[in-house]
Amino acid sequence: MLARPSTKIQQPLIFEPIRRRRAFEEVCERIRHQLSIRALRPGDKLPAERDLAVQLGVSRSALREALRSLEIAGIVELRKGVKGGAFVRPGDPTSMTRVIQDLMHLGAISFDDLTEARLLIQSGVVRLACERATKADIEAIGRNIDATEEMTRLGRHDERLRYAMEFYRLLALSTRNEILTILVDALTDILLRFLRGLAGGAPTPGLVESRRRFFRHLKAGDAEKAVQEIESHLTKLHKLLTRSYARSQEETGERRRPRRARE
Amino acid sequence: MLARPSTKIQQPLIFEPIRRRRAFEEVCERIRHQLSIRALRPGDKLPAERDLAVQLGVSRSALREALRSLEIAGIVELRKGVKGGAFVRPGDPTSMTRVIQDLMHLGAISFDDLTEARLLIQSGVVRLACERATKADIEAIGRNIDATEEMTRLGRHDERLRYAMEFYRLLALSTRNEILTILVDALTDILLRFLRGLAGGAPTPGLVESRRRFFRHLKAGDAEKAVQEIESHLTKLHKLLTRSYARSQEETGERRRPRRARE
DNA sequence: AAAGGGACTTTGGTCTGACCAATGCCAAAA
DNA sequence: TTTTGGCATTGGTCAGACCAAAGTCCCTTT
Repeated sequence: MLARPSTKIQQPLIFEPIRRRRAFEEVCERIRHQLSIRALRPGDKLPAERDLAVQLGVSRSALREALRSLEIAGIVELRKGVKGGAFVRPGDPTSMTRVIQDLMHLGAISFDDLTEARLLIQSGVVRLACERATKADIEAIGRNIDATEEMTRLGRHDERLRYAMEFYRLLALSTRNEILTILVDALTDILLRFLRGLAGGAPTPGLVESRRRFFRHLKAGDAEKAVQEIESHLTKLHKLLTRSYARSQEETGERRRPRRARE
Repeated sequence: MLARPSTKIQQPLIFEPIRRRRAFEEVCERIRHQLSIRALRPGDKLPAERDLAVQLGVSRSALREALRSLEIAGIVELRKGVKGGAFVRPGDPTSMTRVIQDLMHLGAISFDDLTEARLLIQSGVVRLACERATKADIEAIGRNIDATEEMTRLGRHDERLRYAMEFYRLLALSTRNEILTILVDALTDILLRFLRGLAGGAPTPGLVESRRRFFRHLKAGDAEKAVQEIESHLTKLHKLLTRSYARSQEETGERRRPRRARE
């Protein structure tokens, strides 16, 4: 219309770009805020969907998308029926596992990265565990090693694997650090899936012997030797896994990506 | 009392309990499966909601709840308009941050746990960084320290804080390990929020001096001394934060929970 | 011819209203 | 007293409609 080309001139940024937040995002944030100020706590029950939708002034479907998001995030749990509803959960460690697993599927993190991070964290966990493990912790670990040996002897591979993984969890629990436990669990869980996916789950040779050596160091409180034993075992295991993983990826036409330097 | 407790007798489990999976769960799993077998890759576009709903034989709302879940998980990104749709993302590190943050809000992990885990991981990162940092990495870290000093001098606290946090990210990047980078980012991000929430963001005394010492060790490739310097600094910082955090929690009526032993 | 603007199409976002399915409660029936 | 079936509650799903953003295309204006 007008001859002035004013519309093309870059105006100084006086006005913030209005980003219309979606309704469900608003709802999620509202509920998360209630959590952060402790107005909502684990075990609490949110109003019924139909009521809450009215309270918040959104449709039930928008509210449902918000609740679904919170459910996936591990924040609430939805139960059907009378006495049902949306309950705040006490914290869901599996969401950590899911995040890491998704990142792997998307190719954002490599298998090497995963095993390296696991080695790093597990080493730190062992150091802490050597400091903090109680008598009960140590006994539990001892029993776990016995069970691993027994299952190895019996050739019950799946149960053997479960005990071998439980071992790392017991170590993590000894640190009395929840987030380390969750991280170790997540990383271990992902590796467990790979191990299960491999042919027969070839038992790592020398596992029980390594565990016994480790156990002696742990009981003696010798963190450095214990760490060394674990690192040596994990390095061996991860090398084994990397080879199998590379093979399985070749089948799906994926090439291994070398660690690339920053440009 | 019990004349014929026939119905109370535990019947042998002939029939598996039928657990009807919800429609959106089925959809999520279907899409995640496509990802895991690399049939879907980052950048790919899913069919339009209305089409996909028909293809999968579910209603649009059920499909939307699935897409919403995947969006929250950082797997897909939804864009409006023609040329819009659901696009597979290359991997979203922020979901890690969200998970940890949520776990903290739910009280599943304590502030102590977080700082301890951060210390542990950061130490490992420094070790790796000392091995792997390229000249460019080291230069970037040097520039970062200079900038931190400059901002401290100018009293621009918020920017100073940002540089101080970027420091850890640069270290993590030097490891060439994506998941470590993501973890460090997440933990640092959460701490950053706390720092911002604290009064004025009192600058940690001696920060730049510590950084300079660290930088010398890094350049010299002396991992042990570098780790020691970082650990010493982080320990000091975390003690400061813990005190402030305890104060802020008292205001909301939360009591600190001591590390409890296993019963 | 070039530029600008408006109509149209596609696609996600939201709303409404309905019905299904699981769950727990309670009263009626055995 | 115990069992059973109805009923209310609440999440899960469905169908259909309209809104809002984002490109595309074409016509009008310059």
